[in-house]
Amino acid sequence: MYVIDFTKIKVNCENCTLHELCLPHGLTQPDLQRLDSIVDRTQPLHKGDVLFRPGDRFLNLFSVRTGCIKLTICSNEGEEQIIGFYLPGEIVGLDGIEKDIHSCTATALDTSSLCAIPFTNLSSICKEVPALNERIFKVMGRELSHENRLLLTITKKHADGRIATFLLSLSARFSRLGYSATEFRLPMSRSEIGNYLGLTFETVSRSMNKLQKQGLITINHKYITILDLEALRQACSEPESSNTFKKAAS
Amino acid sequence: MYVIDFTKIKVNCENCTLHELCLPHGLTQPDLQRLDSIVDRTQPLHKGDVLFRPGDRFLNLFSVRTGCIKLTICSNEGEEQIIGFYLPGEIVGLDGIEKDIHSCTATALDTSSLCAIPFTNLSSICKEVPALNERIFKVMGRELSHENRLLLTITKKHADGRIATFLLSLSARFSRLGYSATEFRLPMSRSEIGNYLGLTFETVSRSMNKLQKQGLITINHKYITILDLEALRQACSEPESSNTFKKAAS
DNA sequence: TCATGTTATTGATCTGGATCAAAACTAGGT
DNA sequence: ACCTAGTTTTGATCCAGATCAATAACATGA
Repeated sequence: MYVIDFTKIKVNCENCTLHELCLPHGLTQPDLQRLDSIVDRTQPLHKGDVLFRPGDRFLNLFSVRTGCIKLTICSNEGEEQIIGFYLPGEIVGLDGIEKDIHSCTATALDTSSLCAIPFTNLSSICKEVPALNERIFKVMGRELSHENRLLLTITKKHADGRIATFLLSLSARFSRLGYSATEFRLPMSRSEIGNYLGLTFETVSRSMNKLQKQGLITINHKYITILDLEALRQACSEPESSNTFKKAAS
Repeated sequence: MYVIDFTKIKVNCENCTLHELCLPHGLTQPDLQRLDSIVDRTQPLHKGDVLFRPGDRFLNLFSVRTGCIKLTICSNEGEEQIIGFYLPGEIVGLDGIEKDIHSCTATALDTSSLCAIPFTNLSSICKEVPALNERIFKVMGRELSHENRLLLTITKKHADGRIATFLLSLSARFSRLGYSATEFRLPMSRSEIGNYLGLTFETVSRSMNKLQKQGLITINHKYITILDLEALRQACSEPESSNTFKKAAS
């Protein structure tokens, strides 16, 4: 048994394996060091720990270093909707920019370590480092288009297509991180997947099993193996398991 | 018969009736004049005219002065999803920030006039006017939380609740513009409302008629009168037209 | 090791809204 | 005023996924 010392995994942005995915992307070395000087490597969160909740003052942007964070909004009636899952290199906390107060809840799905970037300091650096300012714009832009695609997925695709789309999105992101694109562990429960995609957990379970029966994936609890990436891509857009034959004009 | 000269309606940001809702919000007078100097009051668009489409270079942010603009994304399969409807004072074009190329289509729903704000110029002013830079962050933040709420509405509410939520959102926005909160004209078709809310136009029609029968609104073609704002607010969250009585323990 | 709570699978049934269909209405153009 | 194309309403039917229900598998800790 061994203990990972998270405070040592990343000592600065420059030699961080994630820096090309994270905020530093595209910065010159001196700019990068300025950014680095304000970054605070926080204590790791454990599964279920809350990073911020609605009403909390917006103090930091957080960059995920390890683990996975889910972001949720809550309706007036107390229903929760998961807005996104954040993997290493991705930025959480943008929901606080609008009103200087967070409107979402961020919760760790696994043991997760983060870099906290105090926003006031970040803003002052931005005034002198246009590239960083622009980088934040791009990150927000990416967040917007992520939500656009999610909306499209939810309103236009059936259960199987939503699941396939979701798995492919994870695959691409794991792959960018240097992990396998075809074998990975789902950091979230069936019920969280369902909430995110506008389905019940029973439907998630059934759709995943259906993809397995079709030979596109293998499911082993939280572990997924994608057997046929191309077929999975097609499954994203298929109208429905088309056993709807149309007779040729007789 | 008379012709409105749109080039004269607004000569500068300072005396524009929308300036408190639009980008200038919170700027001091000299800053406002700098912004004003780059704003280009474009020719009005007519119904159906396209402002930009996917693949177009991202050159401008647009602020709606009159009329209404719809923003849509298109899936690989060619299905369209409406992301938002933009009324006067609201900003269109943020979808281009991520990749310097637009990912959405912006289309006029009515005769609409806009202010075009060249983004390169805007960026350079931002370097010297932190308040403006911050303002753009806030506008993007607002856009993000708008999509969050839309997602929540679509995944957690039934048809009637979605329609009620939609009408109330329009009501609030018209009211902010100084128009009536209870009587307004819908700038979009039933089928566009349905697309936006993840419903078919038949369901939109039925749900609206249901709200009318319940005495919450009056429908006259595109003209809506809200008869009971409070009841409409409740309709947003109701589980469903609850004729589900529960017996008291007998 | 077993008890306990959580999460996942699987089956049976129900239903809100989609789909199909047709009529009624509206608006633009000639 | 009429024609034509698009939009909205209304009705009848159908189905994907929700809901209800029960079991199975797993993780955690005593």
